[in-house]
Amino acid sequence: MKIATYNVNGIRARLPLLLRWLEEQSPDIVCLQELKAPQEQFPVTALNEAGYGAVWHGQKSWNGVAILGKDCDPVERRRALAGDPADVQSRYLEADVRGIVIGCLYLPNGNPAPGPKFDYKLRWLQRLTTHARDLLDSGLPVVLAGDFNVIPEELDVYAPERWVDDALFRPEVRAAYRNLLAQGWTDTLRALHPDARIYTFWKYLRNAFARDAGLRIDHILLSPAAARCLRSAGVDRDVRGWERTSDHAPTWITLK
DNA sequence: ATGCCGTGGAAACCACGA
Repeated sequence: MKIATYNVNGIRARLPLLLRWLEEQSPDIVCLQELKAPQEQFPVTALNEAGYGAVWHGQKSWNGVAILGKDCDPVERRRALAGDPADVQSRYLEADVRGIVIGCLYLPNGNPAPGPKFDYKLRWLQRLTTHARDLLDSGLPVVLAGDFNVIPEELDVYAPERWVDDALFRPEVRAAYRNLLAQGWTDTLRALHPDARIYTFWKYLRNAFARDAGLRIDHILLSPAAARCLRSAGVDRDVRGWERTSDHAPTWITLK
């Protein structure tokens, strides 16, 4: 069972590349972020023809998350986090897929920090942590996957000193991420590769990918019931080098 | 490290990303 997360940075612009990647890697479950498309413009027909069922939560211009299942239809459980009825940004989607609870998330960027966007990010992290506690208490196998917009440690960024004031690396954000993990979640890539520099994002600017000036901000977390089945984890780094690519690369795990 | 690239939407530029 291969489970992946991929911030596509615009699913309409990225569709040919997404279909190529699905064909090559054949992941069983995929979490997508940054659809940047309204609900009715999600390319469900093309994905169905590629063999994937889908649930999605679109939004005009920004955000947007989706969950794909190979040869199956994910069953939606929730499409927002509790705790702020006024929050209209489509950043969380949860579904049952092949006996696993899949939480697909696109955490707010939070820049500039400090400021209202940073405050929204911290509140969103708190709402996620509250919901994650409920998921753990269910005892079900759960995957929390997506673009967390959190650089957990210095090892996860090419030049830590340049990011100390950035909303992705600020102490409050890293502490909130550690606090989430402390509930009992496994950061899969780091668990299996404790000392490796493995990035999931490279800016489009200044030839960042060629210089390997990257960040690790896309994460796949497992509840204890799911972590027992963890076998491997990696990043499809080559996809970042394709023509008309996203600034993120697909990140994945395999479960037995 | 300053938005240099990329996407979307509105309007021939701007918001936003990380």
